[in-house]
Amino acid sequence: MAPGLLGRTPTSVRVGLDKLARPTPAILSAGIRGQSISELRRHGKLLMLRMSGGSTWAIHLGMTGQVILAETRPLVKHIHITVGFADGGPRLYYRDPRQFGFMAWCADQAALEAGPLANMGPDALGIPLEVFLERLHGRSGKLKSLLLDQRVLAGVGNIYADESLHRAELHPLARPAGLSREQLANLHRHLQETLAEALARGGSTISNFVDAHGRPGTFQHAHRVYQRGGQACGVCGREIQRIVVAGRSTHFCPGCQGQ
DNA sequence: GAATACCTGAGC
DNA sequence: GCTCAGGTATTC
Repeated sequence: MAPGLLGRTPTSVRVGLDKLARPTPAILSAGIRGQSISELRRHGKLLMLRMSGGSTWAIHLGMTGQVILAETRPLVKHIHITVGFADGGPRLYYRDPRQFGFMAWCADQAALEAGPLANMGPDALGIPLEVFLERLHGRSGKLKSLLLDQRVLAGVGNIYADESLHRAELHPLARPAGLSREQLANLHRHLQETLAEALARGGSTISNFVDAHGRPGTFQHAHRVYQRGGQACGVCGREIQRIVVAGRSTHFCPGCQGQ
């Protein structure tokens, strides 16, 4: 997104679905208009566009959110927010069929930290081993739940939680207290490798996902367990199981991951 | 910490 | 017409 947005100044904001704009469509619109985008950042699943006036335009894609930069309105359903720019160039179209994402305007760092970033743990990508261990230390929850909890660490969703647990040969229901430092360090290493590989391959396209250029990812071909319940594990041949943990589908191999 | 709600589309 | 998909807030 950065090449298409840096240095540009929003001049018009049209919100078609009020609940996606925070705190309100009027405040979002007034906040970002007239400021140029000076920097793009990411923390966990939150995108942050730093504006020249010091405020932040935060974007969370939820599950099916998509930012489209185009000269004309794409011929697709579910475009809920349109942003036009001073240069008259490509407009930003925010599309989100399931409406789980949002855009927020935060006046300053304090508002950002009290709002979209509130309670968010350190970013999962590149988190130092010692910080990772410290975040899990003393937690009583199941590994799967902890990996999904953005307060523990930010950026891991259902796919990468399952995939990294399989690579680390750890059962999703295992708890940190029952594991050695070595096992947790192994999880840290495999989480890093899984996220890095997925990024290198443009992410995982199960149904909707495309990147900022509209291109699908290819990491879904490397998935070992995610949505492979009933199939044979490619490593040991045992049948991959599907259970529900923290209200989410959880896939694991009883051979590689124990029990 | 578990259950539920939000939301639409794909698949059956 | 039903089930499942999931990021997050809320509720108990």
